Amino acid sequence: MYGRHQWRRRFRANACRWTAPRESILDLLGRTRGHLSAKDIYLSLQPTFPGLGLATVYRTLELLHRLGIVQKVTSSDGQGRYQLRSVDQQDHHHHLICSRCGLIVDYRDFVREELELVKKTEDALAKKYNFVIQDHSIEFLGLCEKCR
Amino acid sequence: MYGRHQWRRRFRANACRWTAPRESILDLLGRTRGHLSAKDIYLSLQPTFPGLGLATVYRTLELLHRLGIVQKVTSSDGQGRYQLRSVDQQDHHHHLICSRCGLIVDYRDFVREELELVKKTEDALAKKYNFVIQDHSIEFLGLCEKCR
DNA sequence: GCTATTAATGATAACCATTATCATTATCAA
DNA sequence: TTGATAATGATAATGGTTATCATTAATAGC
Ligand SMILES: [Mn+2]
Ligand SMILES: [Mn+2]
Ligand SMILES: [Zn+2]
Ligand SMILES: [Zn+2]
Repeated sequence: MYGRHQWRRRFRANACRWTAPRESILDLLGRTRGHLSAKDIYLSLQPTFPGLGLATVYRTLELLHRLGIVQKVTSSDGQGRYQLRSVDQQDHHHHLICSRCGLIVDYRDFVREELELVKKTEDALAKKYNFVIQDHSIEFLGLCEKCR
Repeated sequence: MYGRHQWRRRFRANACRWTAPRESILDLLGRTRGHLSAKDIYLSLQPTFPGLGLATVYRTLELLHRLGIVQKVTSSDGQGRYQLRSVDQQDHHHHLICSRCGLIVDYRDFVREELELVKKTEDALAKKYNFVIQDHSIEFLGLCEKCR
């Protein structure tokens, strides 16, 4: 992944300051596989960073999302969950979500085919509807093993 | 679309009663093109159905969603928005969403190709991850004409 | 290294969509 | 017609997110 220096440079380039809360949140996201809510992050960092405020977690996540560093998924319970976007394209993935318990599974099967179609669709839609397309979301909803 | 009799039969089949609030909400959804929030519906029906409660709107929308009659989109502001699912398959569509103003555009271009891939992916994912897949969501996020 | 500027923070209150509660009403099978 | 109970409406409660504001800390310029 990225190191402190690279993050710092990236923040600098966007006129954003490199601060302790931002570093610790990025660090946590970097060593977590799943999708974390603001509260997850707040609670996880409590022991090592007792002073951290929940509002700062929200602000940081919104910033990271705006910079495209983090991917946001609105989980079925309406809660936002965040995951660091991998640097390499190969890691691009889509989601399989359990509508009962909210489990989010990252899948990478067929993503290549999906992305080909996405690219084609994106171009056509941008032209037809006069949109600047920034991102896409492909999700399958269902019941996981435990919930069915 | 459906008529009262058919809705009534469908409700009956699911052990649900056919009531005035449900009829009026279905009626409104039936003659609306866009994606309505609970409050939109509540306010729209206020003149012709002053007694209607907001909680009932939520309950009805959840029921309609559970029965697959209505499609739910979680808009960028975190608010749920609902649209009647068309009876004929031909009308199946996906969404183009403005991340600034929340505009939702239904698009039907490429949906056939998308659905072919969706079907293939669905089968493989169901097997691999042991999911029962109920639905899918394909969205493109960007900036609309006005917001860019 | 200082210092001034001002972005960022943390505590807290406010917001607001959604859900829970509960007494009352209306549906519908028998 | 009637009894069982699903559904409703008013309202309170919930809970995630955002706004406010005084304080702190990061950065650029000297
Ligand atoms: Mn993911
Ligand atoms: Mn739609
Ligand atoms: Zn589950
Ligand atoms: Zn817009």
